[in-house]
Amino acid sequence: MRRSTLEEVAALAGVSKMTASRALRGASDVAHDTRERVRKAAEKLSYVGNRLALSLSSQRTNLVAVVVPSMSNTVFPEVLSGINAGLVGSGMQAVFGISDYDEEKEREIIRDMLSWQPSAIIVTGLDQPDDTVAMLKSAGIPIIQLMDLDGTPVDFNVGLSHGEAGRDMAVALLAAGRRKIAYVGSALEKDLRAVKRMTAFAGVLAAQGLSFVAEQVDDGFSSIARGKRLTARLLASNPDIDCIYYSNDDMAAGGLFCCMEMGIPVPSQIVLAGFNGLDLTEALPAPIATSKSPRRAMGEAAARLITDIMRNASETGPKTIVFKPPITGLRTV
Amino acid sequence: MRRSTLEEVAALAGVSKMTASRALRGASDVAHDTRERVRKAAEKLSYVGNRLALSLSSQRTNLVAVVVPSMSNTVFPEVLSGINAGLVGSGMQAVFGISDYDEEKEREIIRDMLSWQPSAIIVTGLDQPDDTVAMLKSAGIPIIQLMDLDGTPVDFNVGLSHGEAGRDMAVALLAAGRRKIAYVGSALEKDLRAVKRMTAFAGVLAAQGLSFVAEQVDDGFSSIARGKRLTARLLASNPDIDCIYYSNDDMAAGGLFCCMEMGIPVPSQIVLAGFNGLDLTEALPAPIATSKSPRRAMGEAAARLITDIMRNASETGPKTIVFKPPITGLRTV
DNA sequence: CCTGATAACGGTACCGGTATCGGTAACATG
DNA sequence: CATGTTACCGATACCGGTACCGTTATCAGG
Repeated sequence: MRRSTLEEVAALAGVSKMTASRALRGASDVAHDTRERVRKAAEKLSYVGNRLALSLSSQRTNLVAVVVPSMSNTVFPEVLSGINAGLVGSGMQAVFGISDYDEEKEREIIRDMLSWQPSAIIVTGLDQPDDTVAMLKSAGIPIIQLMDLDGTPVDFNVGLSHGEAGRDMAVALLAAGRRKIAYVGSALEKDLRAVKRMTAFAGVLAAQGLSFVAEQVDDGFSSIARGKRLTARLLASNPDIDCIYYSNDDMAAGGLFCCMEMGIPVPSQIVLAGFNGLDLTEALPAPIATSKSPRRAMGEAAARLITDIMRNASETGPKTIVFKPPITGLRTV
Repeated sequence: MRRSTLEEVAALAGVSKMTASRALRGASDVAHDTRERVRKAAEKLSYVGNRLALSLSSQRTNLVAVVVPSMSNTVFPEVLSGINAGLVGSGMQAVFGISDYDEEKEREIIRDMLSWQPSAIIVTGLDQPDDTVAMLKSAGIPIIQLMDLDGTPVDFNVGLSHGEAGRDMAVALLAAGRRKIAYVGSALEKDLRAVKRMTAFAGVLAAQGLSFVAEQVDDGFSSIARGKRLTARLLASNPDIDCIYYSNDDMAAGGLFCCMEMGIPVPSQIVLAGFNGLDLTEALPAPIATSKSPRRAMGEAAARLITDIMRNASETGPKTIVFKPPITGLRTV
């Protein structure tokens, strides 16, 4: 059972390939009943157009390549659905690739994506190595670097400053009277944005003559279970801390569960702070502070930016779209 | 800055298009230094092959289309990364589409996916309407229906029986001595698999002369916050229940948080049961029962099934791969 | 010296569509 | 009646690769 082609549809309708093509695309210059005949023929053969041929011929794919580092965390799926949502009705289609937080892999995924001749590409962060950047540039399409603003963008840039987010959180926690602050994170060599938040946070502490009183870091990926485990380890050796800054909300939630089991009141005795503003944080039985990053909105913004660019490549809008995550879950004095 | 083509690479290397093609694909019948010249030329022009042309010409895309209903839940991203993982090294590439739990949308997404001439397609569940099934069949490629086994598969089928999962959980909860059982769910008209679990669960109750003592259902999508809210509503009018079966773990986790805030001991006074076996459930401060569905493994199995089929279309392996989710978080007597 | 095998490469015909340019028929217009 | 115009439709040339077959040069063997 072979796939039927336009040629076969045309033959069945008794017209030429060209006319069939026009009829199905709803172009003008086709008589009404001819169009109907073609439609019927297509229906009968359950014809599905071949986009390979279409795109090769018309020299545009309407494809948006998206490369994200992971899918196991909930944040990137949310970004992806934002992108998807922002693309509906534009005739564009997103295709995803996962780099597993690996530069090598990312380069290969990007190469692979580019071979599909996408009309635009979205990559995560702006810390790609030079050769990857070169490859991106040579594709001659709009490049959008998403999620992060701390660095020099190649082309377009949509995201938030993780440095600023870290600083803001540090300031807020200090303002809330916390001084004995510890850090809990994971996979720091992979998650560069978490590192940016942490170092910026530490910078604020240093300016006050403070520093993290303790750190617990391991090299697995962040998860609730790992946050719980690392927090337990931390508290075993440092029972007198009054605040923990986590690499993200998953870890912080695990931390909260640890505290609850140990009977430590949160946030009165220890304030927990994460990053992302996951929906989870709004339902937890005790508040954890977090920077609410607009993941869906960033995805949508990137998508919209692309559709705008496609509409009129001439008048260029802003090259950078800045988001600022508000801090929630922290009762400031 | 236009993309360079194979023709240009060939010209630069001083050979024909064909030879360049052979050289880059590592085929034999190319002299060693010719191959090197071509490689250098390709490098110099930072040549990236055009997969549209490749696939159109060679009549195979090595694309696996995947259609999932959602991305906001954590379960489908996990399935996707399973698929991705199972596909690495096979030369196949997964492309994703999101149907938003909407049959109409699903049909359009599938049509769209098929237009890319994928080598195989994975869809979620086996409750597609007839016209969608017809379209799938007419594509003439392997079709894999994933996640669910309760129904008649079109072609291949990988998943678990949600009916059985619901029944097993009911049996287990009854064995644990629970009798006043309530149900909390959401978006039931969308999530058919949750319905299958619930009705099967109710069937077991009915066989014992029991039924749900109360139900709380609304039509938003499941989330922790919604689970918390619905549980609060449920307990307000039914304070004497001893068990709640949820449509999934997100809802159940929300329920747990509700109970904790109300000071209700879990699981001694009320046992909470969900579905999925999210990582979250292993870190919560009180246990919730759940059927641990192997999401990643199912994705990987589907991917592996496809690569197997591609390798030798002749000898057909099993058409169905069955997973059985174990129940965790429940101390049976 | 002729033959045949082998290695290396090129030419041509596709793959399934769309762009572009023409062509034809029917009808209005001067 | 000649001449535009308009509405439809078809032929042809691509798009950028690969499949397939053919060609050429080189060299060993009889």
